[in-house]
Amino acid sequence: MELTEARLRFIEAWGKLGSEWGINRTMAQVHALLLISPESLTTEEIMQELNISRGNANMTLRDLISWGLVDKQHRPGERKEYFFADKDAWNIARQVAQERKKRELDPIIKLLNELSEVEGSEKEPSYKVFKNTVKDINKLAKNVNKTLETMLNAEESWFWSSIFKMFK
Amino acid sequence: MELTEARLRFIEAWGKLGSEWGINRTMAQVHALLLISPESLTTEEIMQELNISRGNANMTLRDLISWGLVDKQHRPGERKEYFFADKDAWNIARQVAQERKKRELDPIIKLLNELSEVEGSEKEPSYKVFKNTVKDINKLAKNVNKTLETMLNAEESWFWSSIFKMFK
DNA sequence: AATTACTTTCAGTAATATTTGAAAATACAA
DNA sequence: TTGTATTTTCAAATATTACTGAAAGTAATT
Repeated sequence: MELTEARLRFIEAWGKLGSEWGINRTMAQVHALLLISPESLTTEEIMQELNISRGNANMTLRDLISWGLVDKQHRPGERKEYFFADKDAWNIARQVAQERKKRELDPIIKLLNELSEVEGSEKEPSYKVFKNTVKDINKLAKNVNKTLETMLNAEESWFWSSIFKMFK
Repeated sequence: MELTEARLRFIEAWGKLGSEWGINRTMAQVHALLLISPESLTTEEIMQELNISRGNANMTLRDLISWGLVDKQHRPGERKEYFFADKDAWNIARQVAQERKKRELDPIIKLLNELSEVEGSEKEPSYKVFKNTVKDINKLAKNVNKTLETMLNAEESWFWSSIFKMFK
């Protein structure tokens, strides 16, 4: 396959994957483009490459920065901003995990804790089922949480070698 | 908190969580409702409880069944179908992981393998960066894949106790 | 203080995803 | 085979989300 085609396919696939996981397609595509660009790019270049508007490019880049996936650069003597992405897959995974944990897992655990305190009688089946289900999900969520926390602090090599040892 | 309120909050939160992860809100809500219902429910009851149309309820239930999260029951002498969900959080997690792996991870790994074969010269920076990025993501994807496969076969207790040992 | 080079915002529009509801299909019972 | 209960389908309606483009904002330069 040619590089040009491969790049397009990569961008498309990354965009699709993003949208399947609740990340908007364009945002994932901009990220993909930066991931495979040797040099940092201007808003202008991103707009052209992906056929998106200035407003969209701007907002998307801002989002990517808030996710910690993209940074901007100033070049001396130039006024415009250049954007680039960390290309290390492990860092990307960690960053995404960290943000999603903060935005989604933490709030859900908080709620589950509250819901565990629900009042009612052990005689009511709907009470018993509710309590059990919530307790069980809560336990799982806390396990996931702990695992993520470890992963966030871990070095890639250490993390995967432990995984391998355990699953060999 | 009262049971009635707690149930509503749980359904709402589960729906929101689903939609943040690319699962449609109604589908997650129907699942939530079944998770906290001691008895299996009819389409009719689900429609009422969640204020959704017959068509929507029907399609959503079908989807949940295809995800392996819900099953139907026949009751002797009755014509209509009753739906219920497996309430074991570990099974749910496994089931979701399994489906997403099949639908999303497997295809992406296939593509990454193809993209690794891209032709070009080591002198071109854009070729080098592309190859490296793809290779790196591919490695990560394969690690995730292997971990998931193990998890899919694992018993909950075994899985988490290994995790604990390793992360203690 | 005016010009230039950019970035940001956001109301309006477009695109996508979800839901409805009624008709068609199915399946059981008499 | 006809009637009745139930499920399924899907075109159209609605809701949600994403995108555009032009105007307003910012900040460096002359």
